[in-house]
Amino acid sequence: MDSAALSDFVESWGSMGALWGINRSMARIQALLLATKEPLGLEEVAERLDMSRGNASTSLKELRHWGVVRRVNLTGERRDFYIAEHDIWSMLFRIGSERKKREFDPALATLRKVLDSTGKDDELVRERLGELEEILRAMDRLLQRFLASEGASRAMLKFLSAQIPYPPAK
Amino acid sequence: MDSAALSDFVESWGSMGALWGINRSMARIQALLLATKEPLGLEEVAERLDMSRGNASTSLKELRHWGVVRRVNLTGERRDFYIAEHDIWSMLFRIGSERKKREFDPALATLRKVLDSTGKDDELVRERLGELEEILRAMDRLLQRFLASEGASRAMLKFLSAQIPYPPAK
DNA sequence: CTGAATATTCAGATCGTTCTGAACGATCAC
DNA sequence: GTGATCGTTCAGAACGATCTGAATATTCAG
Repeated sequence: MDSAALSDFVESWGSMGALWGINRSMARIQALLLATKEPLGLEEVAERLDMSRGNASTSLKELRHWGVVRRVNLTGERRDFYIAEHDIWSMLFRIGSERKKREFDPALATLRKVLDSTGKDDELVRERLGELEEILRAMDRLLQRFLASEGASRAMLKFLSAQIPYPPAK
Repeated sequence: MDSAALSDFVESWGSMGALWGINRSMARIQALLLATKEPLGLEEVAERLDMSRGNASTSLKELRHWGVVRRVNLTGERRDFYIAEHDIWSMLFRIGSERKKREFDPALATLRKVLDSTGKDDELVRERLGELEEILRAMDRLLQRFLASEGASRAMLKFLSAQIPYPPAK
């Protein structure tokens, strides 16, 4: 991959990171590692992406925590090296599960708490909150189903994407 | 609704706003209007939520733009008044559609551009990018289906939420 | 042990987003 | 017209998230 294309890829991936909730530095590092066969050291990551070693260190730590990146030791090398986990779906799946747990579930729980403490007489608010609770409950159900099994959801995705091929036939 | 419960509701809704991508001020205003039968004026909104009139004005403008809030004129009143659109699902549906268009679609388009410009020889990157493209394509398909019709998706949600009643039977 | 190489941490700098409040503009009563 | 009321705008303040870089910790060779 030539350096311009690589740089394109890194920056695109960087902005896309927001879609699944990882920040730009993390996403750029992930992109670099995805596009590189050989394990890379901290120093090299920082230099190639023009960021501080501190930032690279912290971001790599978080990426490892998400299971997105793995630290490897090369024989004869004192430094730590890093490679990307190659299974993208597995990564998105883990991130999705975690975000549901961290963001969605507490929001639903809070809503229910407020709902329970709303007086029976307050019809207007009960009705509107109730509708939202119903919607979130349905989404919760969908997410639970989808996130129940990584393998099953992967198969489902494969099936769906096969329905609309890319690139489109000419 | 007593003032403590209202305040609870407003603040909870405020933090939840992030889930569907509206900011705290907007979400708090929406909550206040959802919980209030009578139309409220700009001044009163700002005062009850302890925010500047400028912020209230801007936020109300955006909320109207999202179709979340409506401006009404009361006879004999010079001021503008505001009420919440009561149909929560309709609002979430519109926001969802718009966010897909604004955030998801461009990301997918960018990914495809990078993919097309990746050399045939660069197997590693093509494979990884291809996998991601496949996943996003499947999600696109799901979203398209779901966002195709407000009525149909609403029915689907109702069905799903009925499967898991709330509150749970004792 | 000492010194060199490498990794991590964290106080403060930077940057984008949100919020304030004063200025301005519009509308109405008189 | 003037003054009062109300709405909008926008420059800069406040805030939170991210990033830097120097200090500190760790690890290893000799």
